[in-house]
Amino acid sequence: MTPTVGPAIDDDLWSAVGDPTRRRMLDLLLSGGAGTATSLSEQLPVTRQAVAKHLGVLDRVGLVHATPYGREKRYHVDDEQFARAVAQLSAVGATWDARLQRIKRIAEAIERSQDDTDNENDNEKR
Amino acid sequence: MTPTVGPAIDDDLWSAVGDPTRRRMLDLLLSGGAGTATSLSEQLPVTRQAVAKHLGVLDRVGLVHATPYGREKRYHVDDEQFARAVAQLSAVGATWDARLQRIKRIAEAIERSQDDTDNENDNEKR
DNA sequence: GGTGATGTGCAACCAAACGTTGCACTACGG
DNA sequence: CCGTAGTGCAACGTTTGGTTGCACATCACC
Repeated sequence: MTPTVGPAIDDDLWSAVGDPTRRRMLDLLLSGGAGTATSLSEQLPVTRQAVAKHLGVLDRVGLVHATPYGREKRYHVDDEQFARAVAQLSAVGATWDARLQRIKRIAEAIERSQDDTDNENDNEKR
Repeated sequence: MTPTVGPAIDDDLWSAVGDPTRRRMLDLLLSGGAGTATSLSEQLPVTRQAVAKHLGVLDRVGLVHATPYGREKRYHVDDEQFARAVAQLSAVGATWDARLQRIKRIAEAIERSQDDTDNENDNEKR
């Protein structure tokens, strides 16, 4: 019992992707191909240090990794790990969607069979 | 320009769903149909007050709403808003997935055309 | 109708995370 | 060699997830 969500979601990946700034950073890295803390901070409403911290987080969960390049450090997305994150995203989305569909069907069925909206006999409160 | 992510994601919905506890709460509400702060806290590793706060957050973004029922307050998922959240989830997932595919194709093409890995002429640094 | 149990709400407090400013350090360029 | 552009570290403030403690409302039973 208790099937909860099934696909055993990875909380680290989720929280990494849950932050809006990190989401935008991933977006920039994906469209730009690569970027440094400074180059990313120029396209974001936060300072370079904030970006650097976020890059650290993303690096720790393996979503990006860096290659030193002269005096700068270029980050780029790790395709494999990123694909896994996207997969988990859509997995949860699919699960929830399925659950919604089922609930809607049940609701329709109930609504069709009986139509009493509120009171009359209510002693099922636990 | 700057196509970023396109579907204009709703940061509030995202952060609501980004928290693992809230995600599990939504999951419980979906499978159980409804629940109070106390009933949810019994199935979660956090206290009732934490659950109550999360319910407040979810309520403020419209993902759940409550109906007083005697001395208890039963929360249930708002189907419409929840469907919107799921839609945004899969939208971002789809966008990222598409971008990954394109990058992979480009990478393959580059790898095929030229094979020099690093230096020789590099003055495109901005 | 009291009295205890159950359920909720509010306030104070703690810890972690996001963001800032400031400064030190390294590498490139004249 | 000296200035500049890029990074790293540390201190600090604010928000957020979580806790404990207590006050208040409601049901249940005698």
